[in-house]
Parts: sequence; structure tokens; C-alpha cells
Amino acid sequence: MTVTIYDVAREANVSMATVSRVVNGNQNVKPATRKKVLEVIERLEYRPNAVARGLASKKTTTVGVIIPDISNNIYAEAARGIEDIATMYRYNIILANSDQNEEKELTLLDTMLGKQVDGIVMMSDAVTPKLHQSMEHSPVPIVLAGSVDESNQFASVNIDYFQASYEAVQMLIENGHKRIAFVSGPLQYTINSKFKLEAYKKAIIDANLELDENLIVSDDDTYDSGIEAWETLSALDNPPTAFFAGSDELAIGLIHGAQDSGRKVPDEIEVISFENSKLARMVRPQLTSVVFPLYDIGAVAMRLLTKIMNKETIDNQSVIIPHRIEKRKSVK
Amino acid sequence: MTVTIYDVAREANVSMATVSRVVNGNQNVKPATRKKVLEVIERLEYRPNAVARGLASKKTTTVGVIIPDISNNIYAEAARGIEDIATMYRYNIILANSDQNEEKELTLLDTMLGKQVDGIVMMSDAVTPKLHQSMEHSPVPIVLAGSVDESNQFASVNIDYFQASYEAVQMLIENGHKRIAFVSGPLQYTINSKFKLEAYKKAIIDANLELDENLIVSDDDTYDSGIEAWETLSALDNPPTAFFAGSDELAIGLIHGAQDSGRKVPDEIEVISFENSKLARMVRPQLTSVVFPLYDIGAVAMRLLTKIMNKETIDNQSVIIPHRIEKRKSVK
DNA sequence: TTGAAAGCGCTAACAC
DNA sequence: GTGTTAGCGCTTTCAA
Repeated sequence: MTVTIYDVAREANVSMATVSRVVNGNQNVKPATRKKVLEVIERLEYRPNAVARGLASKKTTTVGVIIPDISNNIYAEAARGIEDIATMYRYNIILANSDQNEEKELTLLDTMLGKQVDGIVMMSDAVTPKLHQSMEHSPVPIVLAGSVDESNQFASVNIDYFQASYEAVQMLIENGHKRIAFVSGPLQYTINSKFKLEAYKKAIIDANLELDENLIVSDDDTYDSGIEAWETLSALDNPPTAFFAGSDELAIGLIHGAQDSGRKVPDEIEVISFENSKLARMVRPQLTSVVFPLYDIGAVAMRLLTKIMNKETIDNQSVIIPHRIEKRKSVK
Repeated sequence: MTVTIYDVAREANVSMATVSRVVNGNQNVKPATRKKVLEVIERLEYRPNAVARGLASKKTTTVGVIIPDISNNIYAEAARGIEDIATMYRYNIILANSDQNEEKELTLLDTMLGKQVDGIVMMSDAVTPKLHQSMEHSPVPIVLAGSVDESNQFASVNIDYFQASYEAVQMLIENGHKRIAFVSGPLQYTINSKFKLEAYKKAIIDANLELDENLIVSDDDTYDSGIEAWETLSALDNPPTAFFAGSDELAIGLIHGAQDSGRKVPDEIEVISFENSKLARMVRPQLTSVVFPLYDIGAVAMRLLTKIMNKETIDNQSVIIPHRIEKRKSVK
């Protein structure tokens, strides 16, 4: 029914081996033979079976991608970067959502390894010990994208979250603010707890400002949480006049909260975000934001993975991409 | 090196067939035997090779997903719906972006079929004749998600775009507007040209309003296009007072354009959108919008695909999901 | 430059 | 209940 390599071999009066050679671009085939085989392939509409090929060659030219949630813009952006580079190197991608749930992450890892992927790009906001251990046992290379493994044992691609956050808070400090809040996503996420928060604290302390725990709020990274954060923080006896938001949605929530209670941004209230998604330009005032270049991170991670799969020597497993702050109108 | 079914058979003193049976949950295995095998599997950390399994069984438990662009929220939402249901039925997903480019769509189809996917979910804003033909030749089932095939030859999941659009325009008409603009995404997309636009025209004509071609603007579905559309339309001698926007970004661009030139929404200008992404709640005023339930469409499409792959009888290949309009503040 | 043949790791009759 | 065996469709030595 389906045409196999054997069928074209027979029709072309050559052996399977020869057909295999022309299909795989092996040069050791006489041009005339190649031509003949190619014609038969065309005529029979032969399409190589990648599964059989994978079994024989032990390579599937597909990589696994485990991300928390594809419907979240930040991860979708990274996924696009990963897929673009994968395509460029002729890999396909098996994509799955973990919802940042350790058990799912473990199952997915196992499933993908069962499917014999040649490598894995992983995004996880919290590399737990168990996950870490499973990853160590992987027979194929894994690279972390926009995800921090504190043991520094895996290949990874990130920006300098601490430095970027420090600069963001500093910008607010330089504008004269004494009461600066940090409105964060989940503190279970390594990046939030170990970098953004720590950088916030250090910037405050370095500037001899009072570090007030009441000014640190954490919930999820959503718009509604931003609005809520505004409400609780603005109700303080001595409310903040500036905000360092962990995400664009949080920042927008904060801004809308402020505006809805008649405060002017940035005249009275200043907000700096950490993300710079396309949302940043779609609010008034437009967001000043640390740029978290997810597309690039995904792309670089995938490129790194191809190198490792290809056994090229890697100079640096822990890639740090340069960051910058995009200045717009939510900060003076 | 890697442990195979043969290794566990040997260690457990049973045949490969028996191991295969326990791995596949076949009931014809004595409990004691099963237990013994399971222990060996655990001890040896045996992980079945899905590629070998796929070659032998001719099923890969993976489906292909071809979408225009995963970094676009609308498609990401659908992808999430697809993946959730796929996971539920133990399928994995090979995801690829077509950029709505016919050639890429064709190549991707071919690649995925080569990888022996068991089925395909396809999103394409324009099913061209060539694409149509390739899809017809697919040896595995294909279902269209949020995509219209006018021949109605393939399984598909959609909403009633025409009716939904008609209702949207009608809402504006009922609010007394005489000059209503249609600000659309690309008119090459079937949904835009055959449904939204046609419904707009019919609603205008049915209400005995003047159908003015100057009020029909098409570019891409972006925020910036929305702003531009505002600029060109508001510069008209007899500018529109209401807008039917093809997407949330377009609607937000329109609103910001209006607000930036001092117009009040919805007091002076009313806008209704077609999408209802989470952006709809993140603008002031919040968007009134036709809801385009992409997550559901993806989920239902995948569910439909599982049924077809499973050779269940399908009562209706062309599923139409109910639609509704979410009323918020951009329309009075 | 080409062919023969031995797997790759598993499933699925079929036999016992 | 369990084992034997013949593939699944291809790659990859090894010879010629």
C-alpha cells in the first residue's frame, strides 16, 4: 500500500542501499543512477518513513520542548524562537505544557525520552531537586531556556536578571523616590526570589533607603494581581510612589489601578516593568520596561542544543544574553 | 547500553512477548508473572522505545499541529486547547509554524506525514487549492481548527463567523450609528473576506444605511494598523462614529487613536471587536467583543481528531461552536 | 559505485 | 498464559 524504499529499489533496478544513498544525499552514487532513482521516487511519490529511519539510525531529528504554558505570551515567544532555529537545522519539535508542575515535568521528560528525541529545550521557573535529578539521567542533551539551575550543571541561556533588576530599581531611585514597591509574580520562581527580589533589596539598601517588607507584594503575574497590588499598596499609611513590576501585566494592572483612583502616571506614580512584551506599547502611558528577550533566548538555546547534539565543543554552557531597559513613558 | 525489551525478558525469565504484554497492559498475563516483569522493569529502568513501537505498530501516538504563528496569542490559545486534549488522550504534538505561507504549509504537511503522525490539526487562514489537494492526499485524518475550507470536504471546527459579525455590526446600528467602519485584518483570509466583510455589508444594507467603500479598511491585525486606520478614517469628510474591528489589537489601536485626538469612547466613538482575548479587559474602556473561543476550538478539533483516528463514526464533520458577544464598555 | 545482509526494538499473529 | 517468529522500513557495515 504505502510505497517503501524497497519498491523504489525494485522499480529502479538498484538495491535498497542505493536508494538510501540518494535519499540521504550520499555522493557515492553515479549521476545516472541517481537520476534514475530520483525519477522513480517522483513517480511513485515515495516518502521516506522517518520512524523506520529513526529506529535504524538512532536519530529522530526531533527535539522535545517543555514549557510551562504556551498560551502565555512570554513562553510562546520563546517557543517561536526555538522552533525557528529548530526548523533552520531541520529538526521538528514536540511541544508540551508543564503548567510549572513538577510531576508533569517529570512525566513529560520521560515521554519525550521514550520518543527518542535527540535533545530537549526546557523552560522551568523552578528546577526542583527531583527534576534536576531526572535531567541528569537524560541520555540526550538538555538546555534550559530562560530558566535558572543554581547548580549550573546544565547548559542554559538567560539574561543577568539580578543586574537588570538592580538597574530598574536604581532608575526609580534616581528619580527621587523613597518609597518603592516590588510587585512580583510567584516567589517560588527562582528568578523572582533569587534575582529580582534580591536585586530590589540591594538597590534599596545601597541607596540608604528603608527596606520595608510591606512594599514587597507577590501573587501571580496577571493583570488582576496588578490591580489588587495597587489597592493594597495604595492603602498603606505611607504608600509607595514608584513600582518595580515583575511583568507587563502586573505593570498595566498597577497603572490602571492608579489611574482609576485619579493618580497620574508618570507624574505622580512611576512604574517600571520587567518583560517588554508587545503589551508594553499598548497602554497609556507606554511602559518603561526591562527587556526580557524571550525570542532570542529560545533561539539561542536551540542553537546551543544543536551544537551539543552535534558534539561540537562548547566554550560556555551558561550563556548570558545582554539586557537593556526600554525607556518609554511610565517613568519620567 | 540502553536496556531493551529483550533485556528485561531475559532477566525476568520470560519471553519478549510477555514483557510486551505487561508494558501494554494486556490482561492475558498471570499476576505473578506481571509482578516479576514489573520488578525487572523497575530495576533495569527500562523505558520502551516509542520509535520501535511505532514502526511495529504503525501508530506513533503523535499528531501534527500546523499553525500560522505560535507567538500570536490567538493561535497560542488554540494550541493550548489542542495540546490539553491531546495529552488527555495520550498523544503528543509536533508543533510547527507556517507563517500562513503556502509553501511552508505544504512542506510541513509532508514532513509530518513522513514522521508518521497519526493525524493532523491544521490552522490556516487561507486554504489554497494546492493545500487543499495535498490535504486530500493525506493518508491520515486532518481536521481544520478555526479555519474555513469552502469545499467543506474536511472535518473542521469553527463558529458562525458570518452571524457573529452580523450581530456585532447590528449592535452598532441599534445604537444609532449611520457611519460604521469595518477595520479588518488581511482580506486574503477567508474569514475576513467571506464572512466578516460580507456580514458587515449585509448588516449595513439591511438597515438601509449607505454602504461606503471608504469605510472599509484592511491591513494586518496589529495595534499599529488600528492606530493608522483611525487616522485615515477620522480624516474623512464624513468620518465614522463607530467601528467594527477584526481583532482586539485593531480595536485597541482604534481606541487609542480616538483618545489621543481627544475623542471619548464610548460617548462619541463606539468600537466593537472580534476576538475577546485577555487584552479586551486590559484597556480603558474595556472592549465589547465577539468572542472567538480559540481554546475551545482547538480542544474540540483535537477531540474530533481522536474520534476520527479511532474510526468512530462522526455525525457531523463541520462543527459549529456557539458564539456570543461579551459586552463591556467600548459600546454603550 | 553498488549490493547483500544484519540489525534497530518492538508488535502481533500464531502455536502450544 | 506464554513463547516463537516474522516482520515494520530503514541505515550501515562489509564485500565486491
